[in-house]
This record gives sequence, C-alpha cells and structure tokens, in this order.
Amino acid sequence: MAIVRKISESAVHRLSLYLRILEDLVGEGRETVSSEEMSGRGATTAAQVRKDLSLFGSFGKRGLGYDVADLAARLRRILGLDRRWRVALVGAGRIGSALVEYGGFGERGYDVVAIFDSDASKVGEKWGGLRVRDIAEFEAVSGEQGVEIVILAIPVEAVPSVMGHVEKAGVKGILNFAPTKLKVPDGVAVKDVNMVMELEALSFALSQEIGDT
Amino acid sequence: MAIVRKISESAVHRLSLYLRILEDLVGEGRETVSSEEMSGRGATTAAQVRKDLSLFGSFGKRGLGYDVADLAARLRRILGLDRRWRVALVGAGRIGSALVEYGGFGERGYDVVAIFDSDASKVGEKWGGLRVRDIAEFEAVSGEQGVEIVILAIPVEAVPSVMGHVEKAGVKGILNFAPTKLKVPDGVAVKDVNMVMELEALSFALSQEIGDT
DNA sequence: CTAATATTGTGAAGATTTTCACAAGCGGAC
DNA sequence: GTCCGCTTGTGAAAATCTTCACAATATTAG
Repeated sequence: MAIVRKISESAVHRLSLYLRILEDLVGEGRETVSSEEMSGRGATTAAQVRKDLSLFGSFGKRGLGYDVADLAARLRRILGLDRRWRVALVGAGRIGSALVEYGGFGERGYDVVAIFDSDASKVGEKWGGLRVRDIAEFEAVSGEQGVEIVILAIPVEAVPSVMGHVEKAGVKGILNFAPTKLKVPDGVAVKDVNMVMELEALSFALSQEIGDT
Repeated sequence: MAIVRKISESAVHRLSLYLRILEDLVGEGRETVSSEEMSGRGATTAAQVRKDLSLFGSFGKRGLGYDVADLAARLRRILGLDRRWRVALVGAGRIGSALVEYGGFGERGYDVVAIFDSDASKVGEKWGGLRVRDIAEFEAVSGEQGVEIVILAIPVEAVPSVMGHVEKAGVKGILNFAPTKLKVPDGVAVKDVNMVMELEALSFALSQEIGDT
C-alpha cells in the first residue's frame, strides 16, 4: 500500500466517482456496499471497482462488502482530501466569478485564499470577502498565503506572463481553463478543463451516428 | 475512411488538440507542417499524430508533411464542425451565465438558441437576446428550435425531473455539468465536465509527490 | 535522370488497461 | 462446529492503446 505505483488518470477519476457514490450511500444511511452495487450506481464494473481499490490496499470484507464510511474515509485520504488546500484564483472574469461564487470547493477542502487579475479596473474589487489583487503581487501574496494550487481562468494571450509569476512562486498544481497546453517545470501537476473540447467530442459522436447507417 | 471504426475517447480529444494547433499555424501563415512539429507544439508524439490521423484517411504527403489548411478542414469535418449545432442551455445559474456570456461557442459552430430554468424568478429574464423560459416548455420549444445538444448546468437535485423533459424531446447530446452520472437512452451521447473531480485529481497528484520520498 | 533528404502511413511489438474467473475468507443458520 | 451463500482480492487472459521502425513516396539538387 505504501509503495507508490503509477496510477492511471482514469483510475484516479474513478476513485473520485466512487467517493461520490459512497457519500450518497452515507446520505441514505447505508452501512455496507458491495462492488456489485457500486457498479450499478454508475461505477463501471464490479471487477473494475475491486481492482482499482486493490491498488491501494484491501479495504473490504469477503462475503460482506465494504464499510461505506470507512471506504469513503480511505478514498478521501488517497485523494488528498483529508486536509485543506490553499487555492488562488487567477483571472477575475466570467469563469473565475462563477467558480468562486459557486462555493462548492470549500466544502470539498479547497479554500480560495486569494484572487488575482491583471486588469487594473478589476483590481481592488471585493469578491466574497477577498480583494482582487494585481497579478504583479502574485509571488509575494502567494508565498504569504501558502498557495498550493492555482485555478487559471485567463485568456490564452495572458498565459505566458502569468505563468512566469506562477512558476517563480513554486505553485505545485494548476487547474487550467485556458485552451492551451501549459509548459510547466517538472513536478508541477496540471489538469485541463476545456469545455469546447468536450463539445467537440459530443459533435463528433453525433456526427458519427448520423453518418453511420 | 468511410468505415466507422471505434475511435477512443482520448483519440477524439487529441483530434481537437490537433485542430487547435493547426489553427495557430494558420494564424502564423504556415502552409505545411510535419507530424514532428505538431508533436513539438503540445501534441503527444509524432507517431501518435500520424496514427490518429490514419484512422480517418491519408492526409499528408510523404517528404512534405500536411497541408495546414487542408488538414484543419478535414479535422473540422471529422469533428462535426463543418455545420452549425443548435444548443439549449438548461440552468440559468452561475455556470450557465458564464458559459453563455463567454460566447466562444458561437465561433466554434454552437448556437445557443434557447435558455431554460425552473426558477420562476429567473424565467422571463433576458440573456443576450434570449428570454429565459420555463423548463416546462422544454419539449415544445426544443422541437420548434431543433435543439440537438443540451448544456446541463443545474444542481443534482434537479436532474431527474429535467432529464424527463430532455429525454422526451429527443435531444441527442448532453454536456453535463451536474456532478452525477446521467441515465440516458441508447444513442444519446453524454460528456461530463466536473471541476471538483479535476481538482481531486490534482490533490491526488500532489499528495503522492509529498508522500513519496 | 539519379542521388540525397524528408516525412508519411502502417504492420508489428510493446505497454497498459480492463475483464474474467476462481480460490480464499467471512458471517449466519442450524 | 460445519455447511452454505456471498463477496472480496488477484493472477491470468483478453482487449485496447501507444510506440517503434521501416518501406514507400514525394521533393529538391545536381
């Protein structure tokens, strides 16, 4: 269990999914659950559930299944949700605003501790108790606040200059909404969220069905 | 080329990426490009680029590479971007608003033709030229407008009732922002966008690095 | 026309991921 | 205590995806 094997992206994705399912089960007051039932609730297959979990240890009881609360706690731990993370939002535009005011991140352990923008007209505005700061202050404020993760919600043109600050500040994780591949130093994790790409995957699927016959 | 093989999700994702790279190249006035250069610009490896493209045909010239404009056009066609798509937004909340006002979808061929919400206080508001309509009108309006794709930006609790309407209306594609697995009839394509899951993948990666030593 | 150079398209090999299938283990009934 | 039914954990097989490596072919130079 302590040995860190390489876990595939899709496996990690599924772990998140399992956790969500388990939280639903907690809400329903369920005590135990089998891999079979998890799979029925949206997790691929029962074998996949067991295989994924077995990458991290042996959490179930044969004949009984998994203890819902216990497995949820273990998954939280595996996903790094047994602590809080300090997050900075860079880019106080539409998307940034939607994200911050959505608020669901806090519940999940992600605290937005600073907001930055390069647009002077936005700097100084108050957003949910935080003052929007000039991106030039990024390194100083980020160090002070112990920022670990950046949510990058800026236009593509702004990426190079902003990334300069982010890199220097030593941020370790980036959730990137800009539709471009970020160049980052080794050891920095990046996750891209790109809605246009998802739409394109949809129209691809729809076109295939139509063309096909 | 006409034979529809099963194309993996990640391959489709890469096609989108290639298209973006090609559009950059068009902007720079480039005429041709090699798989090698594409890979340098963020697309995995040269071999992967060629393999992906070869799933759909043979678009390059040996010794020369690919014609930038031609390949872009072919990718657009493959991704279903050689036509316009009629999209409805369901859920006039934060995320929905950010999406509609972002506007980048129009450029890409996705026209938002209707907006729905179940909250009576929102119904009737004007959003970028469209009146927010009651979700009860979904089937009628969606039929009238020829809606093909739905962007679902609603809370989890609202999913079951909304999906009833969406299903009956015969929508073929759904971009789902609700953090839950949708149950859809065969032939309906769903793409999930889940920012919390992406953040969890990030904190997983960061935790691994920290725990590791 | 021939040689040198570049780069594709693609079988085959290699790597990774998913599924299968079953021994091992747990709990409850009797 | 033994048997029976259920469900895990996991090697092995199957399926899928990626990388390799090279013949095929286009262009340019001489």
